[in-house]
Amino acid sequence: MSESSIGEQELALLRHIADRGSLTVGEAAEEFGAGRGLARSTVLTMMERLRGKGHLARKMVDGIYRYRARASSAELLKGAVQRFVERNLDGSVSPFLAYLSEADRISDAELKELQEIVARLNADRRKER
Amino acid sequence: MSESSIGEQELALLRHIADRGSLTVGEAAEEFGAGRGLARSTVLTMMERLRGKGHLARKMVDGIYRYRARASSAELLKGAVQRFVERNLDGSVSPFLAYLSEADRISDAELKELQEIVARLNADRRKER
DNA sequence: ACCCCTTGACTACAACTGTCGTCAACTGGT
DNA sequence: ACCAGTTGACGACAGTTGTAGTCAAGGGGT
Repeated sequence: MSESSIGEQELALLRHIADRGSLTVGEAAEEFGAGRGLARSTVLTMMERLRGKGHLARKMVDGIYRYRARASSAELLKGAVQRFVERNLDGSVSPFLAYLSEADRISDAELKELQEIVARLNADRRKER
Repeated sequence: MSESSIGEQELALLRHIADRGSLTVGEAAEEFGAGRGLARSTVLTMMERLRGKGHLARKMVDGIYRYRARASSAELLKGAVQRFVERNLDGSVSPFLAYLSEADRISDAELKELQEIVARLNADRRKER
């Protein structure tokens, strides 16, 4: 069991925790919840659910629990993208490319990054065959 | 009201209908539901929900309703991608690029398409500034 | 007339998500 | 010793999604 899915708000919180390294519920409620108008108990519930799903681990330190994400924010996002592509796009990234192709969606920096990726992928292909 | 969200299965069905042009519940149940082991009533329920959300319209023809999607499959996908990027990636496509950068996720044809998109985006930028 | 199949409209239900309120235990002041 | 704030653990509830069963009405064939 454990693994399973994750909601949008949950993912946002999980990423926040992953980025911060380790947080107590109180800290998370302040940093993450406050800005979104979430009650402390809401944040606690989400964190416990994430823990139940195996995304977070906790450890008692000085009497209070500190939560830590099992994966990095980048990994989490990559996973989310992957699930999205598989589930909604039937594994084809073309629709995503169509979206990308609408200029002004992508920053100059991202475009540059994209170029590098393309170049590298091309190089890899050539090497392989 | 109306608009709102859409689940994965719902989106898949909606796209199927969009692709087919117009379908009756019976046809959708056969074409879409049968392969996934869905009961006719399940398909009907989903279609009515989609109609309630404004994604489908129906018209009585020869005594039975024919459903039609309000948007094209491509538009639907683009919308889904957009929502995904906005909600989960904070509008940044970098994580998606990270995903893409893992070779063998992308086919040769897609890579080619990607190259063209990059080239075109580059051209556009140069022109603008 | 009668039976069968399709269609529509409901009702239902479980899981998952998003949100809380509340209660009990603990910890620090004062 | 006493009050206030923090922390944990539950229980709850509404909305969304996925999935179905059931029932009544209409159409056709025999």
